Amino acid sequence: MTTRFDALTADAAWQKVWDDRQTFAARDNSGKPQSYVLEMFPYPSGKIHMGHVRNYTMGDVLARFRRMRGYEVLHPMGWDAFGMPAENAAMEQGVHPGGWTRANIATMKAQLKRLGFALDWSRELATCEPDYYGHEQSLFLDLLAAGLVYRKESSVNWDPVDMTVLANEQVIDGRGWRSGALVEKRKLSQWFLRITDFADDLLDGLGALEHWPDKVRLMQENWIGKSQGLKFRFDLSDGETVEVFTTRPDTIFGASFVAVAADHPIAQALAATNADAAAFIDRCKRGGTTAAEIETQEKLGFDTRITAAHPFDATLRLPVYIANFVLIEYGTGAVFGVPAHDQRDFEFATKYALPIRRVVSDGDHTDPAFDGTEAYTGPGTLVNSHFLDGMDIEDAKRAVITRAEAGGWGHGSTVYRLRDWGVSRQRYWGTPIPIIHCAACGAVPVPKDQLPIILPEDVSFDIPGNPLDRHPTWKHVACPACGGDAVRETDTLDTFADSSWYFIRFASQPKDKPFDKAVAESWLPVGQYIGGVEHAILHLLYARFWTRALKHMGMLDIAEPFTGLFTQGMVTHETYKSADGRWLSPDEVNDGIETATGTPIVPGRVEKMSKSKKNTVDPTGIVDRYGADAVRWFMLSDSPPERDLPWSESGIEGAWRFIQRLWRLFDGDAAEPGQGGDPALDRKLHQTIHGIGEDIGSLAFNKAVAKVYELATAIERAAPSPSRDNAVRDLMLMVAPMAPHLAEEAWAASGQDGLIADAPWPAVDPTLLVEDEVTIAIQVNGKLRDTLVMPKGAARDTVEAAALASDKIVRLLDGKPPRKVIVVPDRLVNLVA
RNA sequence: GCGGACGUGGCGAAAUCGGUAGACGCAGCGGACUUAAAAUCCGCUUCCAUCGGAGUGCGGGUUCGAGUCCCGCCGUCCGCACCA
Repeated sequence: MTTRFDALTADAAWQKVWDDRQTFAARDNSGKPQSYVLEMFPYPSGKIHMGHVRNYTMGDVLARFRRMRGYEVLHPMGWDAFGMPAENAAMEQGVHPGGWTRANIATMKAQLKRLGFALDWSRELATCEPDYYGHEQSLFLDLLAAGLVYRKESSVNWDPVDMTVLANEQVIDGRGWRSGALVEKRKLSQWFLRITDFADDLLDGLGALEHWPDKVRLMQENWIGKSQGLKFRFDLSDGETVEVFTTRPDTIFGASFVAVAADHPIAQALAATNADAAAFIDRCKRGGTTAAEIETQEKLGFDTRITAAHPFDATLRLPVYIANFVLIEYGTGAVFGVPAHDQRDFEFATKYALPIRRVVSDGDHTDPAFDGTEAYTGPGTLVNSHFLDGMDIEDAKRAVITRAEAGGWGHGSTVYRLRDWGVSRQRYWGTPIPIIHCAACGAVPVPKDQLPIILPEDVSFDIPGNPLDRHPTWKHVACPACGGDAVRETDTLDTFADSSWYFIRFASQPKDKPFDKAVAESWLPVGQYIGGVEHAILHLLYARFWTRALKHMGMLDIAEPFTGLFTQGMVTHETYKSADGRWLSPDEVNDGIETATGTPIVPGRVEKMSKSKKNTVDPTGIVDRYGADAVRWFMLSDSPPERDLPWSESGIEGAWRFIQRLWRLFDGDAAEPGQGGDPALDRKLHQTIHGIGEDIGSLAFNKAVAKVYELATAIERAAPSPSRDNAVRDLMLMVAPMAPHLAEEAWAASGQDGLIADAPWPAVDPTLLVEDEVTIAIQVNGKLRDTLVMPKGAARDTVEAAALASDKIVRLLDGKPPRKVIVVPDRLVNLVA
């Protein structure tokens, strides 16, 4: 009768058909409504992992679904191909970063193709190729011309062994993550992008991103970190001034000291003549930066012997300290301390016996002597504050700012946590920054007709440092301005620059420019972007900035790059450790025993798949064993997509069994043609079509999968009829986005024309969505006691009478009439006894 | 410390508007088919129990009615972190 679904043969056959026919190539002017579905492009690290499979399966289901709904869908794939791992591989294995990267791309591309994703491979791009990064260089020059790029001396983490700059995340306990060398702070000239120019706009724009997770919007909001307050100057006893920033100008009469950061000019100046000050500053810099260290670190200060005049009473002199808890990067790098109303200031004042003066009443206390054990930061009324007395905090803030502005010693000010984006990296495997340094002309942009500046291939990684910098010839060029001897910039761009505009290049990729404005705008913004939450801040913020910068320059009129964002959960797997603490792979364990040694194991938590915990599962072997559709099905089943998905052998086998079950249903023999309708099945079918459409549209794939199971069961149990044949055919269409190979095979086998990938989504008959009979719950005092089947829309009286007539209810009410009756039409009757 | 999310059977989960808690899947148990096994199909499967009762982390509250709303706790996970 029926055969088994031979996934391996079917997968290859249909993938070839899609390829040959260019089924998923997006046409720029098809006349259909356009839809852009994008998953975050992968870094070509070697092989794809289950996280990729899950991510791309979700995007694929949506892309295929939208095609069936009549959209021209752009669903591209590419490679975030620059980055450190390629250089590490070069150092460790003696391979060239380019060769390593391109080989990985080939491997991973084959793996993605094996899963049958509906991708437009004609638009594939890799950021490490000159036909991508050359255009990025051009955009960098545009940003430079628009005043959005500048060069500044900046302090960086320098690894003296590897001779390179490290990102903050690469510094672990003050040491380089590779070399283990103590990291030094070095001043280097670096290129910066003016992301802070757009801080307010990036913040305001979040409000309109209603299809983003709240969590991500909040993370970006906190990252931008807007604070409003007052910047003002203190006159100092040495004739200088110091500017401070505060969000609590209302507490100014509670000030008892001024504190500056160790790197503040005042501190640096003092250190030049005062050895104790210099020693203190050194000590501050040695302080750890881990969470625990900051938590327990004592507030330390160094009294400069300088005093500051209180702006409202020059006879009041505040001591000026250098303090370890003041950050040079934030605000002005200097603060005034109000111990009674700021916890850090409180700790500092307690240690150095400085006055602690109450200026905000907590409702119970108003006297200046503050006797709490911690600072009071709650709401209240101003006290002991001259002209502010009696005001609430907000009024007092405004009053102080008004006086400061009138007196010319301060002004209302907004401060951001967000810093400008430093994009210089002292690395080889990145986009060369298109600048030439000339002794006479300074930093000169490379003329656009000389782009791309191509990375030299003949480089070595046998000694530390930047191979571009020590290349014998590459950097030596003539100055484009004066023709004299000059050198190229040897830094490359942060790889986050590459991913800040790749989605635009996917939409439009002319040879002679980064993108065509009209074509790009026809596809953008990305309607649905899917990726890991680890990119919630940096990548997504940089891409939003880049889009705004392009708009600012008139190059692309798009407000936001991604209007819909979905952050999917991770794929997890159980972990095990041997009795002596080695991580064990789950297949080294059998029934609580380590197979190799026969000793009991220690089960760990279910955690994200990672090589170090030995709990990864390689997709390749799984796909070869179960076929692409079973893997895709498992990725969509059970767990909601935003939550973690626990990998299990029984889970993938269950998916495989269901694929076979669908095949038996699709391939069933039609010996008994059947006659007449099956209204119940018709109704179930249309409710399912409607429900699955809603579920896929809202990315609730686990719910869509459950509905497929239900409908499959209903069809299996239905007698042969045209309704049943119709339901089988529509079920093929509904599983086509999720299990496309099976669906194509079944579609062809059942004699349908064309590809199911090109077929339209089945239409819903709205009249079939409503049941004609409903089950009504009968409650007594809110507790379910009986149920009742009634025609839909039955009158209240009828329902009430039927409920009261129920044997069970009669018994429970014991002859007494209910005190109150609540009837919810078509749902329930609640009798209050 | 600040901010956020989450907490439902043995497990993954569903319940979209405050209206029958546990759909669907996994695992398990029983049965059919088979010489046998696998596969497949059918049934059972929140807990305690005889009627019946209890039950969505814990304690309160609002309501005819709470997994869902409010208040207070506890726990887990995530992000940021001396941000003035």
